[in-house]
Amino acid sequence: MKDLFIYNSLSGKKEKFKPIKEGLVGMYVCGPTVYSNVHLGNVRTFMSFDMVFRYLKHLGYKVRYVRNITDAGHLEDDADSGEDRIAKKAHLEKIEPMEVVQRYTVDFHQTLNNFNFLPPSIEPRATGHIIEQIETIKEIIKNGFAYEVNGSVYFDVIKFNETKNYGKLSKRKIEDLIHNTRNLDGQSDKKNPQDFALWKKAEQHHIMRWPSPWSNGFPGWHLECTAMSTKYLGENFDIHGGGMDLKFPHHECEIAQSEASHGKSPVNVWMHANMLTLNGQKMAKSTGNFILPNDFFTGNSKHLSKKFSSSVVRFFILQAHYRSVLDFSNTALLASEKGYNKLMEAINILPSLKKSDETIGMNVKLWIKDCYKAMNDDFNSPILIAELFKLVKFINQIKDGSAFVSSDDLNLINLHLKEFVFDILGLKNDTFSDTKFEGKLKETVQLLIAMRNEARENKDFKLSDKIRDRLLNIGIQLNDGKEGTTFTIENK
RNA sequence: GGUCUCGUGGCCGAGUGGCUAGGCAGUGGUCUGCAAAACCAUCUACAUCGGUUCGAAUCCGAUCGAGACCUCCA
Repeated sequence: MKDLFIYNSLSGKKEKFKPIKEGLVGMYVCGPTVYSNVHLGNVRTFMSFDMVFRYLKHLGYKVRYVRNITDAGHLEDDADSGEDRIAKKAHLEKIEPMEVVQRYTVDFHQTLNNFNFLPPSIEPRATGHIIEQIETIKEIIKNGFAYEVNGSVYFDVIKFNETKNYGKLSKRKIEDLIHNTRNLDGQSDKKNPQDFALWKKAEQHHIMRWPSPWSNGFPGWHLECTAMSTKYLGENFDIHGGGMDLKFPHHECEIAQSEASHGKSPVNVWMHANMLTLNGQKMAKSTGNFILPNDFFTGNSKHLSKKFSSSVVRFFILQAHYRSVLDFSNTALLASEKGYNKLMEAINILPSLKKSDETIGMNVKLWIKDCYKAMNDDFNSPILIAELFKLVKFINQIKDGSAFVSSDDLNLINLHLKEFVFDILGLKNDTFSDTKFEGKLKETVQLLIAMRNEARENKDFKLSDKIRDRLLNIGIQLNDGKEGTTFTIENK
């Protein structure tokens, strides 16, 4: 088996992956802020890391995958005047902040479940780790990289940069940052605009608040990830992932917080998933340019012509590399749906394939190697899918009698195809064909097929076509082949 | 304005100094009573202009265009 290479945002290169402890992988991914429904762009990021998690497990690693839930609320706008987003939403809907958090946490889990995500090993919540966050702040203050003003604590970026490197992840120079930071009108407690809050004193209206040595308040929004990743994965762990838009300042600040509190660079490999765009623009709740997962299941959206299954959407997303921008469109999704159906149909007919003495038409062992090669090259799922379609072609050729497969090779295909499609890509088979369908429906359709064939023999094509077309309308497609007629049932 | 990324055929999307990506759509054929499905064959390509090189879509420079970040965002 070849080595796994992962693109590391820190170095800007693909690096051979070597876990800190052999056989074990610690991976942290920034989860959602649960103040509204996750949109498809959010889903894409988490799906990328779901695939990473699946593949690492497949390779035999024991993975501790930590993905947090941000339920403490971030600030709405500029650090000193903002209202907590969760509190703001609660105010609008006249419900408790934790009620908002609960509602959207449940929605988040249901959505990911729909898309066949594996649950992370640990899903810690920010509000459950206030003590750890306070302890981290104490460490940073003790080491001289933070200061307290009016009950709030800020990270001293300039001071930090004197001995460490602030900006090494996002490749920013602190001089440029100083130069380009807007001057805030409001009265700020910060020494410098680049400084960020570790602890904020709560204003009167702020409902979410906890006691601390500095004030009744709440933690700064970069802090929870540092506190929780350190708690569950240690001061130095293997992989940290998140959306590209979190690279700066969020991840940059995480590095600074870790280095300021315990002196170590927290993460070996930083991975960033790219944006999903709609109309060429990043999906974002704030601009209204987004599509919700639920829209696919109802089909009720100006962006969609019909319903789509979650597997089709998953397939669509994985057809692009996680580090590329992917533009969403109905046309692209329709194309993916056809491709997905073709792939599943090939899997469905696998059990009915005829075995031969030898394999002609494909080098199965080489194919398996190529599939791993694709995934080992920075989780290149589009290439893996391209390889899968080469196999699909081979399977169809066997069915048509223009290619042949040995019993051993067919076993290999069976094993590996299913591993790649279901275990690694995490797709589900939403299609139904007669080979996987049993029971009364199958018998009924077979009866209709027999009646149609009778009509055809009697040259009653009006009746035979009526049966065929009516079935197609219902979503059952008849496939006339050399060995007789089979059928496929469309999902939904 | 600053930093960074990207511009691939009708559409979506890989690749990256010489070797078919793949999917969808199109075209021709096989099969069929006709279709559909499936199979076979096949057409469209690397934003523009320069440079490096035996050779560039791939490296370098410029231009144009798009996006991300710089402020909460996956």
